[in-house]
Amino acid sequence: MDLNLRHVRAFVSVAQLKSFTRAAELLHLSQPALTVQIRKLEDALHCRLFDRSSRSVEVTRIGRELLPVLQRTLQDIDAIVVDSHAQGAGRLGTVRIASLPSFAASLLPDVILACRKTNPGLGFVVRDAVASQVMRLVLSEEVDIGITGGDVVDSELEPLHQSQDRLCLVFPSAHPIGKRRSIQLKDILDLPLVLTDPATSVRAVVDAAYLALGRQPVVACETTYMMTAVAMVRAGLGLTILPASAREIRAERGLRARPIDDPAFARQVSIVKKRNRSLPPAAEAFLEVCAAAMK
Amino acid sequence: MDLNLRHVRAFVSVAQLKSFTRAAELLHLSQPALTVQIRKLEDALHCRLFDRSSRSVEVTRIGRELLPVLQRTLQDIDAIVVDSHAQGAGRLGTVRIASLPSFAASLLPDVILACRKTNPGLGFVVRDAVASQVMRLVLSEEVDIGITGGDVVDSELEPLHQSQDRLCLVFPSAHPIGKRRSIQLKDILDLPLVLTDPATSVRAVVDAAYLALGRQPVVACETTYMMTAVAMVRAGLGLTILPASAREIRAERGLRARPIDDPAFARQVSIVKKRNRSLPPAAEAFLEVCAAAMK
DNA sequence: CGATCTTACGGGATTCGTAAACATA
DNA sequence: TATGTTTACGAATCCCGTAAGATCG
Repeated sequence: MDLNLRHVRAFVSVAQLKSFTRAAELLHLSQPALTVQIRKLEDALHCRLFDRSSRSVEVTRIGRELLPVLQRTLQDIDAIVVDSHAQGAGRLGTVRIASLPSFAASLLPDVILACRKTNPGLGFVVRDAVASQVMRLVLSEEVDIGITGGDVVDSELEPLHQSQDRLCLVFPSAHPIGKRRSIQLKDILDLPLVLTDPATSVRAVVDAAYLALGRQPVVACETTYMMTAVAMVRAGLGLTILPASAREIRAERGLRARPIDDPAFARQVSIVKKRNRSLPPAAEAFLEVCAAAMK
Repeated sequence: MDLNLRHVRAFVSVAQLKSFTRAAELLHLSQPALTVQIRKLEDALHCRLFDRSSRSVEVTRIGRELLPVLQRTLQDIDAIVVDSHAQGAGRLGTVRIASLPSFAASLLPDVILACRKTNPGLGFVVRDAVASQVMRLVLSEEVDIGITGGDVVDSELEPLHQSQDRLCLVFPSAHPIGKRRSIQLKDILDLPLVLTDPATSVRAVVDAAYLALGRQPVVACETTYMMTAVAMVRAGLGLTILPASAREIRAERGLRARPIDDPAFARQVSIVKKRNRSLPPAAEAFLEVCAAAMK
């Protein structure tokens, strides 16, 4: 015998229209049914809410005081429902993404732009961080989705999409290696390189490729971020190796980038979420666009 | 298939306890029933609210965002119910009273004090005004209840309680009429009187009593409020006639008051409400105390 | 295997609509 | 009398509890 939103809706309608008959039409209800609903509400509140006469219906003083607050409550509830529908359909909401800086700066802007075109209601939060941080952010649920390189080993992470990202050699435009039709590992075995630190997925790929030939890269300098490495290359410290997706970096003036002709020279890119956690529909929509862009 | 408060309560409980089983106990519900409720809510919102596994229940991000606002809504609703119960029982609320100034200043303070003793939650708003204003305030529903004198003729006003208020002759303590054992109309027929204006109920009674003897009162001065008339009496302009209930006025220094021994010398006091409007329980409680005090 | 959520189903309560009764201007 | 609310009652729906099924650690 407790309060029900149906009762509240009935009350608000009758109070506004001052008529059971008209309120019943508005609610697509028979008028006797409405009478019963109001009676139940009055019973639940232990309050008379209307003074009925055969000619008119007037709201009680208690009812008058209750009306605006109940009206507001209904509005809130209805707003929640509408909002939830939109969120459930992925038309509304924020997508929280953790991404390696290389993707955050290159691929992500285009994906987000495309996403906003199809789903204008979406908001995006991007946290750029190194792979370990990306995974941590996903596991702690500070983000919905993570974009990271290398293999995903944590059993608490579930890959949603994977793709290969070819690695390119980046060198000054005037460098003689630019004359080759095809660049292969053996061509750069002894050239000094500027590489990101060993914790990064690109560096892991490079080290592994060299190791397969029983060699180690000649590291002229080690940096944390790719942008720094690029600056070093332009300064003449050596060459570097970047993922193909890092378009922004490759567009640096005075530098050129060419893919290395070796299937080993690719890093795996994984989009992951926390296992056993459902992806918010907004993130789902993002994932779809993102996966398409990475092909 | 619309949203229901029962669903919301289920959601909040499960979200807080992170367990269907424990939430079901809390809600005095079987656990399968809870599952169904949550499912219906998710259907109604078109949103997944929980990520269930056989070992744990986690709130979805959408659910986490919904939780506080729905919790607040429930609190509001529950507060409304509690408040309504109290108002319906007359333990809470404000009583709006329109009263003739004579009652407002004499009887009303005691009644309100008594009322606050039995119903500490009640608040009181008193508007003191002449009879015509009292009736207007009742009809316009600016007050719940009106206390007025004379007969109530308006068919839109409904008398709730009526009592007689003996009229007293008020005279300076030294006045010779004070020596009489009983004061009757014939004793004052020719004495100059200070009377309130003809629109007041006391004046109507006085005029009618004189008219029954084919006489008219000798009006030394006419005032609107009783307090003014009393001041005039003390100044020696004449005697006046006041209702017995006006204790405050009778307590004036240097004056005495004695009832007039004539059944016609009483004014009728009516407590009225607007016809076809129910009395708020708070006003009902007040009425009870008030009627008892007026006996 | 054990704890937990989900599905299936019968019984009970609630709600609805139709029809008739009731009340008041 | 006419308009509008309330009561009565049968049908449909919803909700609950029990029991069996499914799932994951």
